[in-house]
Amino acid sequence: MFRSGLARTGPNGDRLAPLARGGAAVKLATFNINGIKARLEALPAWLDRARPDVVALQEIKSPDAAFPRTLFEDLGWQVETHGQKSFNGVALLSRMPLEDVTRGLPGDDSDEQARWIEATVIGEAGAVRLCGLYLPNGNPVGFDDAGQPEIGGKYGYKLDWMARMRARATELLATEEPVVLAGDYNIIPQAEDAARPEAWAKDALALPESRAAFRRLEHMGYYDAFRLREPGPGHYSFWDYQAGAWERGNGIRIDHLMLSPQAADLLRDAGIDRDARGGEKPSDHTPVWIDLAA
DNA sequence: ATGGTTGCGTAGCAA
Repeated sequence: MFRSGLARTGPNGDRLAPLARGGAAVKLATFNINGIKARLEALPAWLDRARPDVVALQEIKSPDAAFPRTLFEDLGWQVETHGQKSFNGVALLSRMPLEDVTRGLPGDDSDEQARWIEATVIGEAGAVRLCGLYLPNGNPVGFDDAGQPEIGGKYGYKLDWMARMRARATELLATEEPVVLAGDYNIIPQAEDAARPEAWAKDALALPESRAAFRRLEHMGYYDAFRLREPGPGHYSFWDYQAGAWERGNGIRIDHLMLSPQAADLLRDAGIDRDARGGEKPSDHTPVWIDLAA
């Protein structure tokens, strides 16, 4: 694949499309910041260090009116929020023009949780439809006498939400434009995406029904960008604040950028910004990023 | 097995 950092082949071994003008790549990232108020130092510091062009944020835990919009606008970012008081909330920060911004995941008008935002990123050599998502956690899960998860409550909401996401992902695939689905999926796709997979066996993040819903996205043609770059184990994007998970290396990979075939053809590189978890007053997640020719 | 921590908002839930 891209191990050398020099090979330019896509998922099917095809040569990739030409680079954007001047050889520049567009860096898109996803970052669950776990509260914008708590990250007013760490987030700008990471933006300055990592220099992404567009960032999908999750868990801003803020209504739109309380988001520190001007702080980021003064730093040169276009700010689009879809917030909610205390919980959830997603946003997009962009140095490139964003157009056709929409808020909320279609399919259930009664759903008041702020977990989905879309925009078209206007690049020099083309546009990308970017979806920023915060997929429901789904815990706690109840189990019946046969040991099967009870599909109701929070876990039912997670699976229903994933069915709605699949419907929207299907619509976007039909456009045949580059699409990036970036966010906190609250899904550990495979055993090698956890340091202690056995500890997650009955958790909503790793149950077979959760993984099957994630695989459906792959089977319809969305590629896990990080896995195109790095197939091996030991790469995580979340370490719990509790029980010294970070110090013990007890992480999981749950933040993902899924690429439509047209977006996968533009992929140059992908990675996890592990260092962000070790700084001063960090989020419990760390950013995941891709470089696209776009 | 249990408890361990952080954020929001100022109690107790969510993760």
